[in-house]
Amino acid sequence: MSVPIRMSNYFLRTLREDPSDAEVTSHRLLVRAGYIRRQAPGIFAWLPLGLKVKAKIETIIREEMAAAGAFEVHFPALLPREPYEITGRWDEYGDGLFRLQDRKGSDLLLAPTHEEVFTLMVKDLYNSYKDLPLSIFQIQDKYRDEARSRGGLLRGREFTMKDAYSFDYTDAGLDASYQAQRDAYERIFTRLGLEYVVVQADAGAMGGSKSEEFLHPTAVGEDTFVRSAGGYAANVEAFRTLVPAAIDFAGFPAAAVHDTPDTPTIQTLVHSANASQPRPDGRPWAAADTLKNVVLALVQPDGSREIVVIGLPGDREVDLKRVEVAFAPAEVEAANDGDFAKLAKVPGRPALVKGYIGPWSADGAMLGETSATGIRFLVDPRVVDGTEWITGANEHGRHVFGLVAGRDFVADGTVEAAEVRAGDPAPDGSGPVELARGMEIGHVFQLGRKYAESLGLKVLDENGKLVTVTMGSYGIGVTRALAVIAELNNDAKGLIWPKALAPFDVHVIATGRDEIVFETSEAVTALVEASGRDVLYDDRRKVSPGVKFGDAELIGIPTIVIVGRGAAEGIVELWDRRSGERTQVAVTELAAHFA
RNA sequence: CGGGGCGUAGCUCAGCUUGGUAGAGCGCUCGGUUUGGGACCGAGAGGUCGCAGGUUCGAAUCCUGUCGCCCCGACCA
Repeated sequence: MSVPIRMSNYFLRTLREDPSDAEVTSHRLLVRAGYIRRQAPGIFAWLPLGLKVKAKIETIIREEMAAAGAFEVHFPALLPREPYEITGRWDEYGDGLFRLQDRKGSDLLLAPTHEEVFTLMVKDLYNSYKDLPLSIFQIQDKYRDEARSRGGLLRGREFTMKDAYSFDYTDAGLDASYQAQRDAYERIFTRLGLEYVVVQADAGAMGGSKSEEFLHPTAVGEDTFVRSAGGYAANVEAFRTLVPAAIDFAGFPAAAVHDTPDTPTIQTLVHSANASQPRPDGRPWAAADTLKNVVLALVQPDGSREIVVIGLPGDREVDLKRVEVAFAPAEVEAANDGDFAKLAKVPGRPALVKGYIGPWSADGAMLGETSATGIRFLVDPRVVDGTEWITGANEHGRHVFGLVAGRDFVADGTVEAAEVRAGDPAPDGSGPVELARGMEIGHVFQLGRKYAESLGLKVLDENGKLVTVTMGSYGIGVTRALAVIAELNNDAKGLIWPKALAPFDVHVIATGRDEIVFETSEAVTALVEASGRDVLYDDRRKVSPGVKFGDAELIGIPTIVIVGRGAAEGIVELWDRRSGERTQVAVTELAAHFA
């Protein structure tokens, strides 16, 4: 049985005022209530109260990992360079990696994630398909030198993560291991009281095939995702445009070039078109009738720079995050004057006319790898064959009208570059999507054979043949989840923990100075402890009731017992932190309440 | 990396415009009075005003540089 903690000597100091460096609610309250203290930007120390909550979250995770058949291990945070050198991540992680050297000058790193060493450990110990499937996990601190940490625990440079890895030798096995982890995640987040949306995620630089994120919908979230009433959900970066059917353009009128002076922007172009070239059927031209050609520069990891033009409906902006994903690992920048100048100087290539760029000219194709310019030209998936566009004629002050895709120009391919908007149709036909903000609290990932291949993890299969193992990787941000839970469970007075996660089950407050109050409090504390609950007992003499009430509300233990003016009659008060409801209870009946 | 804000006591801040020997509230220590919503009285401890240089008889205050922190954006399995 545990021993009740007495506040008179507990390692705890609450702050009367909000810390000046905290703005996000969870950060503010966790610091103020004495759960954490900042050490450096994005790096926090854990005080007893904070550790207790963190441990409760970890216990839930451990129970569900065990239920999913995963075994717990523990790797160091400090690791040698070599495994990360082999997989290329020593370089790929760039500035995001904390690197250091030992006295001999050997390179080490503080692990941002542990795929490499888990893979090597399995390689070390296992050789046969009979050993698989295997799922192992750890709860360990991760280190990422974020360009900007924010929101206290929401994005730190040191944070606690549960990372699990699965090992199979067949694709079907990976599917099953992945599903087992995914199911465990659903149970974990449900037990944590965290609402979540499972969204399709971009596989990105991890190089895997299937990936889903668990996002908690919240305004403080950093991800934008879409969802439809019909059940589709995806991170905007993974959203795929519903491609409309091609249109039969036989009999469409020929494209025609018109003077459109002073129309470098879509807005001015639409205005000019309506004024001087009204549509035959009388409908006004809209931005969506124009094809906007955006010039971007792709910077490859080796530093080389390529110009690419993206054609998209004029009413859509380019979403830089989506473009980054589309062109990964290259970085994407808006083309600068230098890029344009270079284009103009290449002999034999017509210069693009800024503001009047288009895929077509009277002299032939202007965009595309087989065109006069040789510039790569990708279009939005909505630009299907038979769609008609107003777009730049590659002459200053002139645009071409009725330019038909598939007849007058052909792109090198399509690209998911355009912004996603509320009301866009979901790709699976489940209806229009809405946009929402979410915080990533979990990520499940089919890595495939990428790591096993580069690190040489193979086993002998039933036929005695060496096969490369296929892997999954599964993460939960433990400290981030704690912050999100705090973000969700509070009021103007302080934190309000769910019963399953509170640092203590019951907070006993002695108010008043009569000895009977303290005697009764001791008895109540013992009684509640005897029921198997942890008690935080505010036994401070000389501290006024107002301070104790305020601290209790700030700390946020769900059930508070006030021992005070009714003590002499054997009456105490039960105070529910969440509802604020207070009820008088005789001490003799208290045991029944905590049965 | 770009934009904005801020560095003065353990915490939250004032003082800076207009230079003149460092302030408040809370917290902390001691004594006393108080005890159901952040009490009161008295006595204390606690600060190289982020750092460096400059101007000046004199700098928290003015000037230059520098370091750091927070927020927004970029970035970020």
